[in-house]
Amino acid sequence: MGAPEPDVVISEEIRQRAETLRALLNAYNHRYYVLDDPTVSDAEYDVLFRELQAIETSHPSLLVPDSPTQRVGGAALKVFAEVRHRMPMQSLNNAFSEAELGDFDRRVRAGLGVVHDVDYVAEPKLDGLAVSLLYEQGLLVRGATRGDGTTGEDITENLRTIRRIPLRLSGGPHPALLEVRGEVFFPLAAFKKLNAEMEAKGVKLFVNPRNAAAGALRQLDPKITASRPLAFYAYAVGVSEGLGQFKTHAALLQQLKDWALPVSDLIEVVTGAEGCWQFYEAMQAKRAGLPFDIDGVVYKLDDLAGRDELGSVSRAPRWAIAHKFPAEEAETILLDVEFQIGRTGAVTPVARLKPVFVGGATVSNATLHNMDEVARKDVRIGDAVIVRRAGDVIPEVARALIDKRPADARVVQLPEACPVCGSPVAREEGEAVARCTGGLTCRAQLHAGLLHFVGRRAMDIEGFGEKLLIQLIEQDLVKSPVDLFKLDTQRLASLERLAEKSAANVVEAAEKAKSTTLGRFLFALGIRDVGESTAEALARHFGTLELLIEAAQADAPSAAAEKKKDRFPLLQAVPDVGPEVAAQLARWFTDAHHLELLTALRDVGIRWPEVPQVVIDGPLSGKTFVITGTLPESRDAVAARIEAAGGKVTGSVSAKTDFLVAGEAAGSKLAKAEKLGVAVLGWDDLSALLQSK
DNA sequence: TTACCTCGAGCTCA
DNA sequence: CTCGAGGTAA
Repeated sequence: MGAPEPDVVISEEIRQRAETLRALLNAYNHRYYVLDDPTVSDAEYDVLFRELQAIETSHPSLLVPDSPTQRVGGAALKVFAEVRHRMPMQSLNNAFSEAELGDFDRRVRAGLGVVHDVDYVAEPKLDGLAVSLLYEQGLLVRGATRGDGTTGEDITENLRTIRRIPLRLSGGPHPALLEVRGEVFFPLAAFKKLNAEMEAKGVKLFVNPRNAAAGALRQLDPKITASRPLAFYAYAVGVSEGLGQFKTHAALLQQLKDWALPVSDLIEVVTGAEGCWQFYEAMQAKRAGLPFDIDGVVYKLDDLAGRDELGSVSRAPRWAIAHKFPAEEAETILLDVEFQIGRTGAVTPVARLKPVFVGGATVSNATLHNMDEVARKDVRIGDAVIVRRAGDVIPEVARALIDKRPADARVVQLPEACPVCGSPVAREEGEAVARCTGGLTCRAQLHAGLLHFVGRRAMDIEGFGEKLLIQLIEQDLVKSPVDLFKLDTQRLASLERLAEKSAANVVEAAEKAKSTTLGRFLFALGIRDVGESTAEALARHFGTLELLIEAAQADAPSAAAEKKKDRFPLLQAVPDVGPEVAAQLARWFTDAHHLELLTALRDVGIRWPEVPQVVIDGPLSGKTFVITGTLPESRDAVAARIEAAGGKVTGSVSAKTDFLVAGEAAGSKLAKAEKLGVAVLGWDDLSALLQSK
């Protein structure tokens, strides 16, 4: 034991004062940032703030994490930690028209089996970033980005700097655990002010509030985030423990409000599709006058029991929908159409546009997908065209303004020869895509193929970026993926922007990547229709490359004769492999060039654990599992965990099933399991079982 | 598809 | 300081 704690010398008076100051400042904060109705002047606030700061500095033991002084940002981080969402943060399906809104409402009522109108909570859809806030016993303990819905980033320190986010919930009592979900956004006035300051300083401006908010949250140094006046609105609850029962979403939101969480006061309960539509129109009218950007509205079934009944479909709930405002449009000129050659040789027409600012970004490129699309829209080079960009992502050439068509507008023609390698371009009967027949001799295909090969989900070789690969191909240093492993430091160092250090790094990365897994390797090959999960399934099923090749070749000869469905029996035995994928595999593995490539890659030292570890005495050995419903991880990931522990995963529940793993919104499988008396496991039960030895 | 942040490394100029 | 690469978000 060391010296006596300094605490003992702090008088009760000081302790009291600190507590009073915290309570006062928190209350003022709430008035100011949440209710937008300040009760004291900035100067008065400042005086109290400094007093508290002074007390905390001289008596560090009085410093608590929810003190208002703790919003200024602590030490900078090195990286953001990963965070697993206990309950996935789903995305929403979109509706773009009154008809789609009607369809949604009909589906909801059909699902609930009611004919009368149901109530929805209608809310503006803020154009910001979705985040998750975790409160334990009312104290903010963690904040995270949505990420891919399953895994996000821990941005607690950055979120703590947002004044509207309470560090401690007010009122009480509080649930043991409460995950609040909402949107972080940049209020327009603050955004304009920030950009004015940036302009004065002569630094780059942010193009829109959303990006400014995203940028602020991505800062490793929370002090920078603290200097950006971000805002937040809560709109949902994720996981919770001890929250109590709520009948409606509206009641839940009211509770959040009572705990001092900011909830938009534009949110309304509306009735039926008609009520939704009115809300939509009203919001559209208000949109321009709002102090923040919105890109639509969201309707959620108000009745929480009804939500459970409806459940989810492929990572989006059936009980909610986002009704997007029409995509913003702008007129520009189609300068040219270039043809891009993809990894599989697909020839894709790409519109080169006169840059135009639309939907919060400058658009200069847009895919035209394929020639059918070009023909359907009848766009010609030189045309004035309408470009559309919905808040979400991909810009689109909507149509040509035929009235304005210049006399010299050129019809877009599919090139007969590949613009890069000159090989013939072929378009198969009934197919929308045309393909360059050059294979790996085509530099464009090689480039795209290599980029895929070195990708993080494939061979994961760091350092081979787009530009470096172009150089390597141009200089004939790399003609196939094999060559990536044969590069030497000296030769590399002679390239542009690549001196000794980088060259050595790249060589080392290639060396390290030689040790991989069969699944990654198969994915890296870029066989058509074989994505990450199919590659993994093939690896699991066959265990070795040799067995896969054997199966593919054995399946191939009979391909022409029988009915499609009966072809490729060995390949189709793999889960998720149907006739189409099997045909691609059979074709790929009978091509002599491909077999040579495989040999060469193995010769250069690429290896993986040959036989997948068949777990004989794992905790789940001999047990059969079926998975249903929405779990915190993808079905494949859960299956892999079970198999890694020796268990077997099958598709449907029978008397032979030992356990049913049931997630959110489990349906008929759950009913069947209950009928057959099969044990049902929740996610936590399964986790516990996996941990056990 | 675009915009943003971060990092390491290379280049440039004092 | 600038570039390329890698990552994230919508």
